[in-house]
Amino acid sequence: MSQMQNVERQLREMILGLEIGPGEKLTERWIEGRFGASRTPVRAALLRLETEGLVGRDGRGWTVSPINLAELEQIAVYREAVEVAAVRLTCMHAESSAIDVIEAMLDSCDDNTPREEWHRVGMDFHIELARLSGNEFLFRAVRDAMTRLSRARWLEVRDEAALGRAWAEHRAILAAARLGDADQAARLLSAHIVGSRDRLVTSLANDRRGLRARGFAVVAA
Amino acid sequence: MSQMQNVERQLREMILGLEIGPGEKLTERWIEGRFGASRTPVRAALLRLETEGLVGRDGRGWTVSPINLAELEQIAVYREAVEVAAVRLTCMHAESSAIDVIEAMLDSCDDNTPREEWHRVGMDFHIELARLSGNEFLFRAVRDAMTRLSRARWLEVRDEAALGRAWAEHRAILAAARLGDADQAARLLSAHIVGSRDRLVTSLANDRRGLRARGFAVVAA
DNA sequence: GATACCATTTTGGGATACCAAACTGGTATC
DNA sequence: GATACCAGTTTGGTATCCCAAAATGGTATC
Repeated sequence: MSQMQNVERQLREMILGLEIGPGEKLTERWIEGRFGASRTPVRAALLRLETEGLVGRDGRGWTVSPINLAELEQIAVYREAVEVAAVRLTCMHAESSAIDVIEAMLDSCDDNTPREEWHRVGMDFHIELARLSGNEFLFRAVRDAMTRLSRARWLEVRDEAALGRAWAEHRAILAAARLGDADQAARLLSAHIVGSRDRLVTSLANDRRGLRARGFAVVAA
Repeated sequence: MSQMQNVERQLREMILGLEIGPGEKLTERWIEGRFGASRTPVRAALLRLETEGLVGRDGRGWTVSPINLAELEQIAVYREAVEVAAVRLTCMHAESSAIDVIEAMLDSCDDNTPREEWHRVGMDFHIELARLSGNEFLFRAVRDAMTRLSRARWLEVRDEAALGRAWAEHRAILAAARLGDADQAARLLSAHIVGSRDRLVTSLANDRRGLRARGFAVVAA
């Protein structure tokens, strides 16, 4: 694998894993030293991550994008538009076996599964469902939106009950998709996204002080 | 302005203006010489344009993205999802004066207006309408989709009648938005996009031979 | 004439050198 | 003590150099 992809992947993981906090300044030279690459691949990686919204310009320099509550709400609206469109397409032509694969992903999580894995599967559910639409642009839109949301979801305080409810909603959406009931699937997915947004925003707004204390930049809505 | 932005802007204009044909190979060294910049800004520009879908990798090298009929159809579906969502938001809270600004854009085109300007205003109509939604992600999605479509629209054979029909549809959408009739605006916009796609795909499919003869790579649906 | 093969050139990926602008820390001044 | 100012350092932007891999083109072979 090329150095550029290497730096990009590792830096992305550090940002998404909150090993580098939202709002932190980045210097090309620090990244260079940290990953043992020269500035050429570092710059390429930063340019890529900028388009993903994970880093941004701060005057002349680079900054890990802060977590922005207003942005999270806007992403939820965007997600709703593209995911609902995608699931409608999926209902029209997806094969049951493809739905089974996604259902198996959900099944793979149980009481022993680490929280991080639940987090990942919860995102992949939406991404893979969008992939089944067969529309590359809807798929990418969902994938990119989930990437932008993923740090916030990491911070979210999720109780067991909320997690169970989310999984039940996921299964209900799959059931509707399996029957080809586009309206029902759209309705359920839409409600799921709105509910998910509400819980997320509430959780983060309540915990904003704590997050700031941990050194994370959190911008108000 | 920095060299990077300069190279990016000029190269984008050349690609969108078909001064460099779809499917043509690009070398970093050629761009370097063409714009009098060194490879660093050239590479940054290429990375950016890659995320816009205007250039792509061809093995190790770079290629101006060919015009892909299947992709155009997928973009239309994507556009429909995000533009309809945006216009619904716009109906909920946009001020009449903001609608007036867009209407004025439409008015600015008359019989003496060059074709290129009609083309640009036709795109800006959709972009500015999406901007009024206030949702940054829906806005960017529309803007990026229009960018990807713009080369194809340039090639499209548009008769006067079709252009007039499109403008009438634009005005009808604005009228609905002004009244805050979200359902009606959504319906009209959706029909407009579908009709626009049909005309575009038909036109390009019929003219594919001619386009290839002019040296443009056009990929079948 | 087609093809396999090799020398040469070209090209993108990476590393490094240089510069001007921005930042930093300390100092003199009021 | 606050502030204006200046030297030194850091940093991103750019240019340039090096390299291995890929493309190229000519040639020998069948």
